[in-house]
Amino acid sequence: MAVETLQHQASMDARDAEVARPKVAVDTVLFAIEGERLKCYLVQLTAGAAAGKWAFPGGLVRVGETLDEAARRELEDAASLRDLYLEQLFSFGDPSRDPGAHVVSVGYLGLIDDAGAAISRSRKYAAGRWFEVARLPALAYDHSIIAEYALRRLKSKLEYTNIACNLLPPTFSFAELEELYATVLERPLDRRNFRRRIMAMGLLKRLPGKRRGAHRPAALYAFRQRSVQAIEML
Amino acid sequence: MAVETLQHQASMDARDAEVARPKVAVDTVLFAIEGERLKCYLVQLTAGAAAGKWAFPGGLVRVGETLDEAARRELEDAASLRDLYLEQLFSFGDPSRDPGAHVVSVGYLGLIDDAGAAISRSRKYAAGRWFEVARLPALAYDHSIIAEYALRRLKSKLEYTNIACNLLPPTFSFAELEELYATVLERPLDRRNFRRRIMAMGLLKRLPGKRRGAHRPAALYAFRQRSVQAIEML
DNA sequence: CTAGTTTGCGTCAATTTGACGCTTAGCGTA
DNA sequence: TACGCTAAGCGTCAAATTGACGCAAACTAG
Repeated sequence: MAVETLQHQASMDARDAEVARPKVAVDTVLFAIEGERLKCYLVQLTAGAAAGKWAFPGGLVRVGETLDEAARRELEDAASLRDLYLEQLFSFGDPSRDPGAHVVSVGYLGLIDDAGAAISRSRKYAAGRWFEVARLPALAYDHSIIAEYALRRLKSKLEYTNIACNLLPPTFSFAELEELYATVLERPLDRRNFRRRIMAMGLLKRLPGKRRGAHRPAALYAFRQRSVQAIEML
Repeated sequence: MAVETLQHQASMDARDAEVARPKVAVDTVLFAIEGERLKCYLVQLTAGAAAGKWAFPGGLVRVGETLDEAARRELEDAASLRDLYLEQLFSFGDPSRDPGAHVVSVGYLGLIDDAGAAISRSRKYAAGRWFEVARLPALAYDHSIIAEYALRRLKSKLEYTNIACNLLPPTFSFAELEELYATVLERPLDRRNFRRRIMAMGLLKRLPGKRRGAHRPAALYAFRQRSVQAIEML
Protein backbone atom coordinates (compact mmCIF):
# COMPACT_ATOMS: atom_id res chain seq x y z
CA MET A 1 0.00 0.00 0.00
CA ALA A 2 1.40 3.31 -1.02
CA VAL A 3 2.17 6.05 1.41
CA GLU A 4 -0.67 8.27 0.35
CA THR A 5 -3.28 5.64 1.03
CA LEU A 6 -2.26 5.58 4.65
CA GLN A 7 -2.55 9.27 5.32
CA HIS A 8 -4.59 12.10 4.01
CA GLN A 9 -1.94 14.77 3.99
CA ALA A 10 1.77 14.31 4.08
CA SER A 11 3.64 14.20 7.30
CA MET A 12 7.35 14.42 7.83
CA ASP A 13 7.93 10.83 8.69
CA ALA A 14 10.57 8.71 7.03
CA ARG A 15 8.38 6.90 4.53
CA ASP A 16 7.73 10.08 2.59
CA ALA A 17 11.33 10.43 1.63
CA GLU A 18 11.09 7.36 -0.54
CA VAL A 19 8.40 8.72 -2.87
CA ALA A 20 9.18 11.36 -5.46
CA ARG A 21 6.75 14.26 -5.31
CA PRO A 22 6.08 17.19 -7.62
CA LYS A 23 7.59 20.46 -6.53
CA VAL A 24 5.73 23.74 -6.15
CA ALA A 25 6.72 26.97 -7.82
CA VAL A 26 5.16 30.40 -8.22
CA ASP A 27 5.29 32.49 -11.40
CA THR A 28 4.06 36.05 -11.59
CA VAL A 29 2.69 37.85 -14.61
CA LEU A 30 3.47 41.42 -13.74
CA PHE A 31 1.67 44.15 -15.66
CA ALA A 32 2.30 47.85 -15.95
CA ILE A 33 1.16 50.61 -18.25
CA GLU A 34 3.88 52.44 -20.10
CA GLY A 35 3.20 54.96 -22.81
CA GLU A 36 -0.32 53.83 -23.69
CA ARG A 37 0.86 50.25 -23.92
CA LEU A 38 0.19 47.36 -21.60
CA LYS A 39 3.46 45.68 -20.78
CA CYS A 40 4.59 42.75 -18.75
CA TYR A 41 7.88 41.92 -17.19
CA LEU A 42 9.93 38.98 -18.40
CA VAL A 43 13.23 37.53 -17.32
CA GLN A 44 15.68 35.59 -19.41
CA LEU A 45 16.55 32.18 -18.02
CA THR A 46 20.17 31.11 -17.59
CA ALA A 47 19.87 27.45 -16.59
CA GLY A 48 18.02 24.30 -17.56
CA ALA A 49 16.64 23.20 -20.88
CA ALA A 50 14.90 26.55 -21.28
CA ALA A 51 18.10 28.61 -20.89
CA GLY A 52 18.01 31.71 -23.05
CA LYS A 53 14.23 31.76 -23.24
CA TRP A 54 12.08 34.40 -21.61
CA ALA A 55 9.72 33.61 -18.75
CA PHE A 56 7.82 35.21 -15.93
CA PRO A 57 9.83 35.70 -12.76
CA GLY A 58 9.25 32.89 -10.32
CA GLY A 59 10.78 29.98 -8.58
CA LEU A 60 10.32 27.18 -6.13
CA VAL A 61 8.34 27.67 -2.96
CA ARG A 62 10.29 27.07 0.23
CA VAL A 63 9.10 25.17 3.24
CA GLY A 64 7.53 27.57 5.70
CA GLU A 65 6.48 30.37 3.40
CA THR A 66 3.06 31.09 1.96
CA LEU A 67 2.50 31.18 -1.79
CA ASP A 68 2.10 34.95 -1.68
CA GLU A 69 5.36 35.29 0.22
CA ALA A 70 7.13 33.12 -2.31
CA ALA A 71 5.82 35.22 -5.18
CA ARG A 72 6.90 38.44 -3.44
CA ARG A 73 10.30 37.05 -2.62
CA GLU A 74 10.90 36.06 -6.22
CA LEU A 75 9.82 39.49 -7.47
CA GLU A 76 12.08 41.20 -4.98
CA ASP A 77 14.96 38.97 -6.09
CA ALA A 78 14.28 39.32 -9.78
CA ALA A 79 13.48 43.01 -10.03
CA SER A 80 13.83 44.60 -6.58
CA LEU A 81 10.08 45.08 -6.47
CA ARG A 82 8.16 45.42 -3.24
CA ASP A 83 4.67 46.42 -2.13
CA LEU A 84 2.86 45.64 -5.30
CA TYR A 85 -0.56 44.19 -5.88
CA LEU A 86 -0.56 40.40 -6.17
CA GLU A 87 -3.44 38.03 -6.74
CA GLN A 88 -3.40 34.31 -7.23
CA LEU A 89 -4.49 33.26 -10.70
CA PHE A 90 -4.52 29.54 -11.24
CA SER A 91 -2.32 26.53 -10.69
CA PHE A 92 -0.72 24.76 -13.59
CA GLY A 93 0.11 21.15 -12.94
CA ASP A 94 0.66 19.45 -16.25
CA PRO A 95 3.64 17.17 -15.60
CA SER A 96 5.05 17.95 -19.03
CA ARG A 97 4.93 21.72 -18.61
CA ASP A 98 8.57 21.61 -17.48
CA PRO A 99 10.46 18.88 -19.30
CA GLY A 100 13.08 18.74 -16.55
CA ALA A 101 10.85 17.82 -13.64
CA HIS A 102 7.29 17.75 -12.45
CA VAL A 103 6.75 21.24 -11.09
CA VAL A 104 3.32 22.55 -10.21
CA SER A 105 3.29 26.28 -10.76
CA VAL A 106 0.93 28.60 -8.95
CA GLY A 107 0.40 31.50 -11.30
CA TYR A 108 0.08 35.04 -9.95
CA LEU A 109 -1.16 38.27 -11.42
CA GLY A 110 0.85 41.29 -10.36
CA LEU A 111 0.18 44.98 -10.98
CA ILE A 112 2.42 47.97 -10.53
CA ASP A 113 1.87 51.62 -11.32
CA ASP A 114 5.43 52.40 -12.34
CA ALA A 115 7.31 50.23 -14.77
CA GLY A 116 10.45 52.14 -13.89
CA ALA A 117 10.47 50.65 -10.41
CA ALA A 118 11.66 47.31 -11.77
CA ILE A 119 15.41 46.97 -11.53
CA SER A 120 16.82 43.89 -13.15
CA ARG A 121 19.97 43.32 -11.20
CA SER A 122 19.40 39.67 -10.33
CA ARG A 123 22.25 37.25 -10.84
CA LYS A 124 19.62 34.57 -11.27
CA TYR A 125 18.59 35.80 -14.70
CA ALA A 126 20.50 36.89 -17.76
CA ALA A 127 18.20 39.87 -18.21
CA GLY A 128 14.87 41.33 -17.24
CA ARG A 129 12.76 43.88 -19.04
CA TRP A 130 9.28 44.95 -20.04
CA PHE A 131 7.62 43.62 -23.17
CA GLU A 132 4.53 44.85 -24.85
CA VAL A 133 1.81 42.32 -24.12
CA ALA A 134 0.75 42.26 -27.75
CA ARG A 135 4.28 41.34 -28.81
CA LEU A 136 5.66 38.83 -26.36
CA PRO A 137 8.57 36.67 -27.40
CA ALA A 138 8.33 32.88 -27.26
CA LEU A 139 8.04 31.93 -23.62
CA ALA A 140 9.54 29.06 -21.66
CA TYR A 141 7.52 26.23 -20.17
CA ASP A 142 3.76 26.82 -20.39
CA HIS A 143 4.13 30.50 -19.64
CA SER A 144 2.21 31.63 -22.68
CA ILE A 145 -0.83 29.85 -21.23
CA ILE A 146 -0.29 31.58 -17.90
CA ALA A 147 -0.05 34.86 -19.77
CA GLU A 148 -3.46 34.26 -21.35
CA TYR A 149 -5.03 33.54 -17.99
CA ALA A 150 -3.50 36.65 -16.49
CA LEU A 151 -4.64 38.93 -19.28
CA ARG A 152 -8.14 37.51 -19.20
CA ARG A 153 -8.31 37.99 -15.43
CA LEU A 154 -7.05 41.56 -15.66
CA LYS A 155 -9.58 42.47 -18.35
CA SER A 156 -12.37 40.83 -16.44
CA LYS A 157 -11.57 42.46 -13.11
CA LEU A 158 -11.30 45.90 -14.67
CA GLU A 159 -15.02 45.64 -15.37
CA TYR A 160 -16.28 45.03 -11.88
CA THR A 161 -13.57 45.99 -9.38
CA ASN A 162 -11.38 48.96 -8.57
CA ILE A 163 -8.30 46.95 -9.55
CA ALA A 164 -7.20 49.75 -11.88
CA CYS A 165 -5.93 51.67 -8.86
CA ASN A 166 -2.86 49.46 -8.89
CA LEU A 167 -1.92 50.50 -12.41
CA LEU A 168 -2.26 54.23 -11.87
CA PRO A 169 -0.32 56.75 -9.82
CA PRO A 170 -2.09 57.98 -6.66
CA THR A 171 -3.45 60.96 -8.53
CA PHE A 172 -4.72 61.02 -12.07
CA SER A 173 -7.14 62.67 -14.44
CA PHE A 174 -10.25 61.08 -15.81
CA ALA A 175 -8.72 60.92 -19.25
CA GLU A 176 -5.82 58.94 -17.88
CA LEU A 177 -8.16 56.47 -16.24
CA GLU A 178 -10.12 56.09 -19.44
CA GLU A 179 -6.96 55.61 -21.45
CA LEU A 180 -5.92 52.84 -19.07
CA TYR A 181 -9.21 51.02 -19.60
CA ALA A 182 -9.07 51.44 -23.35
CA THR A 183 -5.49 50.18 -23.44
CA VAL A 184 -6.12 47.09 -21.36
CA LEU A 185 -9.46 46.22 -22.90
CA GLU A 186 -8.16 46.93 -26.40
CA ARG A 187 -11.26 48.77 -27.43
CA PRO A 188 -12.34 52.40 -27.51
CA LEU A 189 -14.67 53.57 -24.78
CA ASP A 190 -17.27 56.26 -25.02
CA ARG A 191 -15.89 59.05 -22.90
CA ARG A 192 -19.23 60.13 -21.47
CA ASN A 193 -20.64 56.71 -20.77
CA PHE A 194 -17.36 55.66 -19.21
CA ARG A 195 -17.40 58.63 -16.88
CA ARG A 196 -20.98 57.92 -15.90
CA ARG A 197 -20.23 54.26 -15.17
CA ILE A 198 -17.15 54.98 -13.08
CA MET A 199 -18.82 57.75 -11.14
CA ALA A 200 -21.84 55.54 -10.45
CA MET A 201 -19.50 53.05 -8.78
CA GLY A 202 -18.43 55.77 -6.39
CA LEU A 203 -14.82 54.67 -6.30
CA LEU A 204 -13.21 58.02 -6.88
CA LYS A 205 -12.79 61.14 -4.88
CA ARG A 206 -12.15 64.45 -6.52
CA LEU A 207 -9.01 66.26 -5.46
CA PRO A 208 -8.65 70.02 -5.20
CA GLY A 209 -5.94 70.64 -7.80
CA LYS A 210 -6.05 70.69 -11.59
CA ARG A 211 -3.86 69.05 -14.15
CA ARG A 212 -2.55 71.82 -16.44
CA GLY A 213 -1.84 70.84 -20.02
CA ALA A 214 -1.98 72.22 -23.49
CA HIS A 215 -5.73 72.60 -23.28
CA ARG A 216 -8.56 72.75 -20.79
CA PRO A 217 -7.24 71.70 -17.36
CA ALA A 218 -8.48 68.36 -16.04
CA ALA A 219 -9.76 67.69 -12.55
CA LEU A 220 -7.64 65.32 -10.49
CA TYR A 221 -8.97 62.19 -8.85
CA ALA A 222 -7.79 59.45 -6.55
CA PHE A 223 -9.30 56.13 -5.59
CA ARG A 224 -11.14 56.14 -2.29
CA GLN A 225 -9.86 52.67 -1.50
CA ARG A 226 -6.48 51.41 -2.54
CA SER A 227 -7.49 47.88 -1.65
CA VAL A 228 -9.17 45.93 -4.38
CA GLN A 229 -12.79 45.09 -3.91
CA ALA A 230 -15.67 44.06 -6.08
CA ILE A 231 -18.45 46.48 -6.87
CA GLU A 232 -22.06 45.45 -6.52
CA MET A 233 -21.34 41.75 -6.55
CA LEU A 234 -24.42 39.68 -5.86
CA MET B 1 23.96 30.31 -2.95
CA ALA B 2 20.80 28.31 -2.64
CA VAL B 3 19.63 25.91 -5.28
CA GLU B 4 16.72 28.01 -6.40
CA THR B 5 18.90 30.96 -7.23
CA LEU B 6 20.73 28.87 -9.77
CA GLN B 7 17.73 27.64 -11.67
CA HIS B 8 14.33 28.93 -12.43
CA GLN B 9 12.42 25.70 -12.14
CA ALA B 10 13.47 22.52 -10.41
CA SER B 11 15.34 19.83 -12.20
CA MET B 12 16.01 16.36 -11.03
CA ASP B 13 19.67 16.78 -10.35
CA ALA B 14 21.27 15.80 -7.10
CA ARG B 15 21.34 19.18 -5.41
CA ASP B 16 17.55 19.27 -5.13
CA ALA B 17 17.41 16.27 -2.88
CA GLU B 18 19.11 18.25 -0.15
CA VAL B 19 16.43 20.90 0.14
CA ALA B 20 13.07 20.18 1.76
CA ARG B 21 10.19 21.29 -0.43
CA PRO B 22 6.47 21.68 0.21
CA LYS B 23 4.32 18.87 -1.11
CA VAL B 24 1.30 19.28 -3.37
CA ALA B 25 -2.12 17.88 -2.61
CA VAL B 26 -5.56 18.23 -4.11
CA ASP B 27 -8.79 18.49 -2.12
CA THR B 28 -12.22 18.44 -3.70
CA VAL B 29 -15.37 20.06 -2.41
CA LEU B 30 -18.01 17.87 -3.99
CA PHE B 31 -21.56 19.18 -4.09
CA ALA B 32 -24.84 17.48 -4.81
CA ILE B 33 -28.48 18.34 -4.34
CA GLU B 34 -30.46 15.93 -2.21
CA GLY B 35 -33.98 16.63 -1.09
CA GLU B 36 -33.99 20.40 -1.56
CA ARG B 37 -30.74 20.64 0.34
CA LEU B 38 -27.26 21.42 -0.91
CA LYS B 39 -24.88 18.82 0.45
CA CYS B 40 -21.22 18.13 0.24
CA TYR B 41 -19.24 14.97 0.68
CA LEU B 42 -16.86 14.57 3.59
CA VAL B 43 -14.55 11.79 4.65
CA GLN B 44 -13.35 10.99 8.13
CA LEU B 45 -9.59 10.88 8.50
CA THR B 46 -7.86 7.93 10.10
CA ALA B 47 -4.26 9.08 10.37
CA GLY B 48 -2.21 12.07 11.39
CA ALA B 49 -2.91 14.78 13.93
CA ALA B 50 -6.34 15.32 12.37
CA ALA B 51 -7.46 11.69 12.77
CA GLY B 52 -11.16 11.47 13.49
CA LYS B 53 -11.93 14.83 11.95
CA TRP B 54 -13.90 15.29 8.76
CA ALA B 55 -12.32 16.67 5.60
CA PHE B 56 -12.79 16.86 1.85
CA PRO B 57 -11.48 13.87 -0.06
CA GLY B 58 -8.01 14.50 -1.39
CA GLY B 59 -4.41 13.53 -1.18
CA LEU B 60 -0.94 14.06 -2.48
CA VAL B 61 -0.30 14.60 -6.15
CA ARG B 62 1.98 12.00 -7.74
CA VAL B 63 4.78 12.69 -10.13
CA GLY B 64 3.52 12.44 -13.68
CA GLU B 65 -0.17 13.18 -13.18
CA THR B 66 -2.01 16.44 -13.74
CA LEU B 67 -3.84 18.15 -10.90
CA ASP B 68 -7.18 17.19 -12.43
CA GLU B 69 -6.09 13.58 -12.68
CA ALA B 70 -5.01 13.59 -9.06
CA ALA B 71 -8.36 15.00 -7.97
CA ARG B 72 -10.23 12.39 -10.01
CA ARG B 73 -8.06 9.58 -8.72
CA GLU B 74 -8.70 10.60 -5.13
CA LEU B 75 -12.45 10.80 -5.71
CA GLU B 76 -12.46 7.40 -7.33
CA ASP B 77 -10.51 6.00 -4.39
CA ALA B 78 -12.57 7.70 -1.74
CA ALA B 79 -16.07 7.25 -3.12
CA SER B 80 -15.89 5.26 -6.37
CA LEU B 81 -16.89 8.35 -8.28
CA ARG B 82 -16.07 8.85 -11.95
CA ASP B 83 -17.02 11.19 -14.75
CA LEU B 84 -18.04 14.12 -12.67
CA TYR B 85 -17.60 17.82 -13.23
CA LEU B 86 -14.41 19.21 -11.73
CA GLU B 87 -13.05 22.71 -11.74
CA GLN B 88 -10.00 24.12 -10.06
CA LEU B 89 -10.80 26.59 -7.31
CA PHE B 90 -7.77 28.05 -5.64
CA SER B 91 -4.50 26.95 -4.11
CA PHE B 92 -3.98 27.11 -0.39
CA GLY B 93 -0.38 27.38 0.66
CA ASP B 94 -0.26 28.57 4.23
CA PRO B 95 2.54 26.49 5.77
CA SER B 96 0.55 26.15 8.98
CA ARG B 97 -2.59 24.84 7.32
CA ASP B 98 -1.39 21.31 8.05
CA PRO B 99 0.53 21.15 11.33
CA GLY B 100 2.29 17.97 10.23
CA ALA B 101 4.02 19.25 7.13
CA HIS B 102 4.03 22.03 4.58
CA VAL B 103 1.47 20.87 2.04
CA VAL B 104 0.14 23.16 -0.65
CA SER B 105 -3.39 22.13 -1.46
CA VAL B 106 -5.01 22.81 -4.79
CA GLY B 107 -8.71 23.09 -4.05
CA TYR B 108 -11.25 21.72 -6.50
CA LEU B 109 -14.96 22.22 -6.92
CA GLY B 110 -16.82 19.07 -7.91
CA LEU B 111 -20.45 18.63 -8.92
CA ILE B 112 -22.51 15.50 -9.30
CA ASP B 113 -26.18 15.01 -10.11
CA ASP B 114 -26.72 11.98 -7.94
CA ALA B 115 -25.58 11.87 -4.34
CA GLY B 116 -26.34 8.17 -4.29
CA ALA B 117 -23.48 7.47 -6.70
CA ALA B 118 -20.94 8.01 -3.93
CA ILE B 119 -19.93 4.73 -2.35
CA SER B 120 -17.70 5.08 0.67
CA ARG B 121 -15.80 1.84 0.65
CA SER B 122 -12.29 3.27 0.88
CA ARG B 123 -9.92 1.77 3.38
CA LYS B 124 -8.19 5.13 3.45
CA TYR B 125 -10.95 6.77 5.45
CA ALA B 126 -12.96 5.75 8.47
CA ALA B 127 -16.16 6.92 6.82
CA GLY B 128 -17.58 9.06 4.06
CA ARG B 129 -20.98 10.67 3.77
CA TRP B 130 -22.95 13.69 2.67
CA PHE B 131 -23.45 16.66 4.97
CA GLU B 132 -25.80 19.53 4.58
CA VAL B 133 -23.69 22.53 3.60
CA ALA B 134 -25.42 24.71 6.15
CA ARG B 135 -24.50 22.27 8.91
CA LEU B 136 -20.98 21.08 8.34
CA PRO B 137 -19.04 19.57 11.23
CA ALA B 138 -15.68 20.99 12.30
CA LEU B 139 -13.29 20.35 9.44
CA ALA B 140 -9.65 19.33 9.46
CA TYR B 141 -6.83 21.58 8.26
CA ASP B 142 -8.07 24.75 6.56
CA HIS B 143 -10.91 22.94 4.87
CA SER B 144 -13.58 25.28 6.15
CA ILE B 145 -11.86 28.05 4.20
CA ILE B 146 -11.81 25.88 1.09
CA ALA B 147 -15.50 25.21 1.63
CA GLU B 148 -16.24 28.93 1.64
CA TYR B 149 -14.37 29.42 -1.62
CA ALA B 150 -16.19 26.51 -3.22
CA LEU B 151 -19.62 27.70 -2.18
CA ARG B 152 -18.91 31.23 -3.34
CA ARG B 153 -17.69 29.94 -6.69
CA LEU B 154 -20.72 27.73 -7.13
CA LYS B 155 -23.13 30.54 -6.35
CA SER B 156 -21.31 32.90 -8.63
CA LYS B 157 -21.14 30.51 -11.57
CA LEU B 158 -24.80 29.65 -11.33
CA GLU B 159 -25.50 33.24 -12.32
CA TYR B 160 -23.62 33.35 -15.58
CA THR B 161 -22.90 29.81 -16.75
CA ASN B 162 -24.80 26.61 -17.43
CA ILE B 163 -22.94 24.91 -14.57
CA ALA B 164 -26.26 23.80 -13.08
CA CYS B 165 -26.40 21.02 -15.66
CA ASN B 166 -23.96 19.08 -13.52
CA LEU B 167 -26.27 19.09 -10.53
CA LEU B 168 -29.38 17.95 -12.37
CA PRO B 169 -30.38 14.70 -14.05
CA PRO B 170 -30.32 14.76 -17.87
CA THR B 171 -34.02 15.59 -17.91
CA PHE B 172 -35.86 17.88 -15.56
CA SER B 173 -38.76 20.25 -15.25
CA PHE B 174 -38.47 23.99 -15.00
CA ALA B 175 -39.63 23.88 -11.41
CA GLU B 176 -36.78 21.53 -10.56
CA LEU B 177 -34.28 23.86 -12.15
CA GLU B 178 -35.70 26.79 -10.24
CA GLU B 179 -35.63 24.88 -7.00
CA LEU B 180 -31.97 24.09 -7.58
CA TYR B 181 -31.16 27.77 -8.02
CA ALA B 182 -33.17 28.79 -4.98
CA THR B 183 -31.50 26.10 -2.88
CA VAL B 184 -27.97 26.98 -3.86
CA LEU B 185 -28.44 30.73 -3.80
CA GLU B 186 -30.40 30.55 -0.56
CA ARG B 187 -33.00 33.00 -1.71
CA PRO B 188 -36.39 32.77 -3.34
CA LEU B 189 -36.60 33.48 -7.04
CA ASP B 190 -39.50 34.91 -8.93
CA ARG B 191 -40.78 32.04 -11.01
CA ARG B 192 -41.67 34.14 -14.06
CA ASN B 193 -38.55 36.27 -14.13
CA PHE B 194 -36.41 33.21 -13.60
CA ARG B 195 -38.00 31.46 -16.52
CA ARG B 196 -37.52 34.49 -18.71
CA ARG B 197 -33.86 34.80 -17.76
CA ILE B 198 -33.04 31.16 -18.33
CA MET B 199 -34.90 31.02 -21.62
CA ALA B 200 -33.15 34.17 -22.81
CA MET B 201 -29.84 32.40 -22.29
CA GLY B 202 -30.99 29.72 -24.69
CA LEU B 203 -29.36 26.90 -22.77
CA LEU B 204 -32.31 24.56 -22.67
CA LYS B 205 -34.09 22.45 -25.20
CA ARG B 206 -37.63 21.32 -24.66
CA LEU B 207 -38.24 17.60 -24.73
CA PRO B 208 -41.38 15.91 -26.05
CA GLY B 209 -42.59 14.22 -22.84
CA LYS B 210 -44.34 15.61 -19.80
CA ARG B 211 -43.70 15.12 -16.13
CA ARG B 212 -46.94 13.79 -14.58
CA GLY B 213 -47.58 14.74 -10.99
CA ALA B 214 -50.39 15.60 -8.65
CA HIS B 215 -51.22 18.69 -10.67
CA ARG B 216 -50.71 20.20 -14.07
CA PRO B 217 -48.00 18.25 -15.93
CA ALA B 218 -44.69 20.05 -16.43
CA ALA B 219 -42.76 20.20 -19.68
CA LEU B 220 -39.41 18.45 -19.63
CA TYR B 221 -36.15 20.10 -20.53
CA ALA B 222 -32.51 19.22 -20.99
CA PHE B 223 -29.41 21.34 -21.35
CA ARG B 224 -28.26 21.82 -24.92
CA GLN B 225 -24.65 21.61 -23.80
CA ARG B 226 -23.44 19.43 -21.01
CA SER B 227 -20.09 21.21 -21.04
CA VAL B 228 -19.87 24.27 -18.86
CA GLN B 229 -19.51 27.58 -20.59
CA ALA B 230 -20.06 31.18 -19.76
CA ILE B 231 -23.01 33.07 -21.17
CA GLU B 232 -22.52 36.46 -22.77
CA MET B 233 -19.16 37.11 -21.16
CA LEU B 234 -17.50 40.24 -22.49
C1' DC C 1 -9.15 87.69 -30.41
C1' DT C 2 -9.67 83.53 -32.91
C1' DA C 3 -8.95 78.74 -34.07
C1' DG C 4 -8.23 74.34 -32.20
C1' DT C 5 -8.45 70.84 -28.72
C1' DT C 6 -9.73 68.64 -24.51
C1' DT C 7 -12.88 68.51 -20.60
C1' DG C 8 -17.22 67.82 -18.68
C1' DC C 9 -22.30 67.65 -18.52
C1' DG C 10 -26.74 66.37 -20.47
C1' DT C 11 -30.34 64.19 -23.56
C1' DC C 12 -32.92 60.51 -25.69
C1' DA C 13 -34.38 56.04 -27.27
C1' DA C 14 -33.72 51.09 -26.75
C1' DT C 15 -33.06 47.47 -23.76
C1' DT C 16 -33.09 45.13 -19.45
C1' DT C 17 -34.83 44.32 -14.84
C1' DG C 18 -38.07 43.68 -11.02
C1' DA C 19 -42.77 43.17 -9.39
C1' DC C 20 -46.95 41.09 -10.11
C1' DG C 21 -51.77 39.35 -12.41
C1' DC C 22 -54.12 36.00 -14.85
C1' DT C 23 -55.17 31.78 -17.43
C1' DT C 24 -54.46 26.79 -18.18
C1' DA C 25 -54.17 21.90 -17.09
C1' DG C 26 -54.70 18.03 -14.38
C1' DC C 27 -56.00 15.80 -9.86
C1' DG C 28 -59.19 14.66 -6.13
C1' DT C 29 -63.55 14.61 -4.23
C1' DA C 30 -68.44 15.47 -3.65
C1' DT D 1 -69.78 15.40 -13.81
C1' DA D 2 -68.57 19.60 -11.89
C1' DC D 3 -66.13 22.10 -8.53
C1' DG D 4 -62.16 23.51 -6.03
C1' DC D 5 -57.21 23.14 -5.32
C1' DT D 6 -52.57 23.67 -6.87
C1' DA D 7 -48.72 23.96 -9.88
C1' DA D 8 -47.52 25.38 -14.69
C1' DG D 9 -47.01 28.78 -17.95
C1' DC D 10 -47.72 33.33 -20.34
C1' DG D 11 -48.00 38.27 -20.27
C1' DT D 12 -47.98 43.24 -18.63
C1' DC D 13 -46.08 47.49 -16.83
C1' DA D 14 -43.10 50.83 -14.66
C1' DA D 15 -38.41 51.63 -13.15
C1' DA D 16 -33.68 51.31 -13.95
C1' DT D 17 -29.85 50.64 -16.96
C1' DT D 18 -27.34 50.99 -21.29
C1' DG D 19 -25.67 52.80 -25.71
C1' DA D 20 -25.32 56.60 -28.96
C1' DC D 21 -24.57 61.25 -29.44
C1' DG D 22 -24.80 66.78 -29.02
C1' DC D 23 -22.96 70.70 -27.11
C1' DA D 24 -21.00 74.19 -24.16
C1' DA D 25 -16.98 75.41 -21.16
C1' DA D 26 -11.99 76.07 -20.45
C1' DC D 27 -7.65 76.67 -21.84
C1' DT D 28 -3.44 77.29 -25.19
C1' DA D 29 -1.22 78.74 -29.25
C1' DG D 30 -0.79 81.95 -32.78
